[in-house]
Amino acid sequence: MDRDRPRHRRPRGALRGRRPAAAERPHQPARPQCRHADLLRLACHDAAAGRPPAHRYAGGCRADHRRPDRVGLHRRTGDAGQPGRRRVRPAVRVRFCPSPTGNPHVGLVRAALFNWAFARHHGGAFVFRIEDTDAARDTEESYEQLLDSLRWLGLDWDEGPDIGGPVGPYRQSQRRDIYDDVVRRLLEAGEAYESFSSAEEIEARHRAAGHDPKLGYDNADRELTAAQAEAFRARGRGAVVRLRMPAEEVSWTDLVRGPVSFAAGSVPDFVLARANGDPLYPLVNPLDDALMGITHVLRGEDLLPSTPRQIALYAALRRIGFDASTPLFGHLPLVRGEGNRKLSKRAPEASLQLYRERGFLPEGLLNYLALLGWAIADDRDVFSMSEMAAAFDIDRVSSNPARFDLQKAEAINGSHIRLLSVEEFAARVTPYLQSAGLVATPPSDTEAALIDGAAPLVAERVTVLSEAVDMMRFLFTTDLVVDSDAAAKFLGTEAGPVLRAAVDALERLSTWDSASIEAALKAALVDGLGLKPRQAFAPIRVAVSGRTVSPPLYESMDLLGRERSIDRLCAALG
RNA sequence: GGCCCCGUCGUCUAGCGGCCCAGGACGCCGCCCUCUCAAGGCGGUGGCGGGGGUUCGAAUCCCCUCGGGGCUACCA
Repeated sequence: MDRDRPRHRRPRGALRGRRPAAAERPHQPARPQCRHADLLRLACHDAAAGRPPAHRYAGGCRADHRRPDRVGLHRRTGDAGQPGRRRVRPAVRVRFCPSPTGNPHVGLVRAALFNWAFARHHGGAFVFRIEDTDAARDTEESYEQLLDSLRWLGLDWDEGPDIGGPVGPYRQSQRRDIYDDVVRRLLEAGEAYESFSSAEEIEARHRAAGHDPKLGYDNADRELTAAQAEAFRARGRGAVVRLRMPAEEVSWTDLVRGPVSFAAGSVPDFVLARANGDPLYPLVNPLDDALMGITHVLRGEDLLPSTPRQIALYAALRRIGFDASTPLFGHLPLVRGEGNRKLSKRAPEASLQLYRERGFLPEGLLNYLALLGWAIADDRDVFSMSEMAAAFDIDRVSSNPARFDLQKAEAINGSHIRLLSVEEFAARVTPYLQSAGLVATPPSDTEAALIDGAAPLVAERVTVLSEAVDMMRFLFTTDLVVDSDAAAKFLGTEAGPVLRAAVDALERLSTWDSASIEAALKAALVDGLGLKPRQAFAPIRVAVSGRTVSPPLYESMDLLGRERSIDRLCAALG
């Protein structure tokens, strides 16, 4: 074992042209010679046929291409080898490949965001693929939610299930024939083998040998003879297909973490397909990455232990004739919830829908999520997505897990709300007012005028749009419900004289605008009754808005109108 | 248990051997502004897990240790 090999920590700056001399890093994994082959072949097929090939792995072309000069940074492919048909394919191809189970969660969104930013930064392609190979868990509803969520967030994709693309289909449930074929070829080549052991049998063997029963598959079926396999089959035993893992250490230079390696023998032969033939994630994920020309895989750290298996699969694919270049991997830090645990998909605070309903702006949520592992600068953390795309650098992504902090998320969102123009804020808050049943769809002219008038007052006092709805409710509701705590505190008997004086003053007003209201109220209550402003205005505010917290009082009354304002004061008088 | 990853204010981070008796943000505390709540402005609180080494010099490099986390399915 080489003790000098850098471990655990990437040499800082290693990916930015400050690599240590070769002699100092004896066991750096070999970098893939070329990650463009698929793209180029794709370009050729494309150009020749004018449409995507049905099976991309069936052919090949002799494209000339350069080796990228920097890890993590593909510049461009060469031309496709056809004079007059020069096509420059994006050198960077990344993907977002959720499985449609349950509601989209923030961990997923974060992964999508980083891939999107990486693609946009490098002028590459962002591919959206659906990994629906588990019929028992996948739902069409979840699939729709995924599309809807990404659209809402504004993370636009270049190829995907809804828009197609040159290497589709982009739903794995529609690629079954490809998987079946690859499994067959892997089996024929001896790269994979049939494994008859059941989980119980594997555990029993570990127990018998005095090992921990949780050790996992023991490669017991590796060298089964044809006769032995036949005997199993004769007894009606089904077999999963497993990939034969190499005997060597598997290592790679992680885009986020630097050198990572798994000792030889530490990863058991893994299952590519179920006994009933269903292909599984460990096969379809890397296979489709290969077939779709994915150059960089940015995903959660929870998938890091599966990387050696994927690297092994890529090698096996190459040995059976695929032009499959291993992508570069970058494992993003986990998003944690309360406590130190990974944010569970089922945790309520993980649900994207929740933040949407709460009134997060997509750009605000995204900005906060970006902060979970990345910083645009040391003195700034509010930025737009286009700024992020321009500045994003995978080498500057932190490898520490990050806790989702709702308070900070809302603070960042509040900053984005304040960045909106008044018109934009009004437009964004309107759907929330509509779903609260406060205004019509579309809003009436009167309602629209109230929204526009309240927008500048409300925008600077809220961090999420749902708060704005609560703050604007009094303007639209016909029967105001006064908050009981507020009423108890400010609308007691001692409020009577204050309210009466206010009504008197306001009724005498000839013009109804905030300046006149302010002058009248101050004259009547502060000068007239000798009250402190706090005492004077609290009952009025509660009577008019129903709450102790509201937009500025005079402006609020101006918007509400003379009649409704005075009616509410009278109502509070009882 | 095994394999792997990670350790800078409460939280998210900046830091890539001297610019750092560690900077920013959120939070928290105080003040200013003020009709409430915010926003905004100003100020404050608070951290390199521990121990060894390398070096003239370590938050930064190495080792050990402690702690946290992930994975360990015929889910993805």
